[in-house]
Amino acid sequence: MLRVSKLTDYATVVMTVLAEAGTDVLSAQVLAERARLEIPTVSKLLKQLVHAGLVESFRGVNGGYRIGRAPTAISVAEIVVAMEGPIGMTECSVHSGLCDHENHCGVRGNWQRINQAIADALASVTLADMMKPPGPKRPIPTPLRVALV
Amino acid sequence: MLRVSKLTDYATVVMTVLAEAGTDVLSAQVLAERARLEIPTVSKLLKQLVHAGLVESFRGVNGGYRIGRAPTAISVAEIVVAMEGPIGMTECSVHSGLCDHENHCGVRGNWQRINQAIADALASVTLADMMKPPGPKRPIPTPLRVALV
DNA sequence: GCTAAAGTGGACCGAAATGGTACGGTTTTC
DNA sequence: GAAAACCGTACCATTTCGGTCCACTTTAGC
Ligand code: FES
Ligand code: FES
Repeated sequence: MLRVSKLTDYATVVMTVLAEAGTDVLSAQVLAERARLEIPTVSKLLKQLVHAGLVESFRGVNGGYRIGRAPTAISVAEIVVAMEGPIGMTECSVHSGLCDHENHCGVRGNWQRINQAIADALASVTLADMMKPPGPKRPIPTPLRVALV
Repeated sequence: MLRVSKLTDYATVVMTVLAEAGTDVLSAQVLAERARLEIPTVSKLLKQLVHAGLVESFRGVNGGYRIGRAPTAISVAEIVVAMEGPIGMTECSVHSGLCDHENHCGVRGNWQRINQAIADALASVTLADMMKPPGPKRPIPTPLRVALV
């Protein structure tokens, strides 16, 4: 269905909660409460976010998690990459040598272009944007097309 | 990894082969040969493409498949939708009522905006574009960002 | 009509990803 | 030293994905 995993979705939710807390350190527990998620789940995705450097962790009593950067400096693309690895729409296009048909495949290059465009789209939305309520719908300007073909 | 399935990738390959053949009717076998794929696989995805109306099928001896529309009138988005169903980046955002947290979830609306932007990106690339060799890389114009936030 | 070529629908299966959970270990504060 | 909290890893049930197969129907041509 061309989707990100549910974990990734949850990760954005948790990140917004963390962003709202500013520089406060929140434990996995209160994070779970505020995000309305299970603790083990939150815990799991937090680990990945820490690993990616988007979140800082503190151990011991009164430990917890704190956002690693300003919400305006974190893009949705980074969260997606942290959770799912590199963005690539097709198996083949991410690394060469995997697909037998690579040589006679006319579409590989074009998929790579599409990948890039989508990655850029994701990269252009910041965590701060995700915190705001969705604004009034504005039509997508068509210069995007120019970028792809 | 935020990707379309391999079947979808193959579908674009088969579609380009079909597009190159113009109005000729090609059997699943020759389609498989030209696309360098297995017959059952080609057969399977052809079924879905027929169902979606992107390809016409003819039964009986000398039957086969023919492209349903001009390559300029078929978008990558249509192929993706034919193979994987509606484009929705998050499970939650496609249909309401599935997710328990929907009420207190601040990011739902924003994900829907992102979905739309990506769908538009996919819709703006035609099958004809996929047939052409990837052109010189041009930078993606940033008006895209304006469309998202 | 009969037969062979070709598509149609559905079932099936093994492998992998997803999601959720659990547990033992380590770090830090009090 | 005890409790709070994170860390790593492993485990499991379920679903999805990629791929294959087969029994059936349709059509062209002899
Ligand atoms: S490179 Fe694998 S199908 Fe095109
Ligand atoms: S609606 Fe399901 S997590 Fe936001």
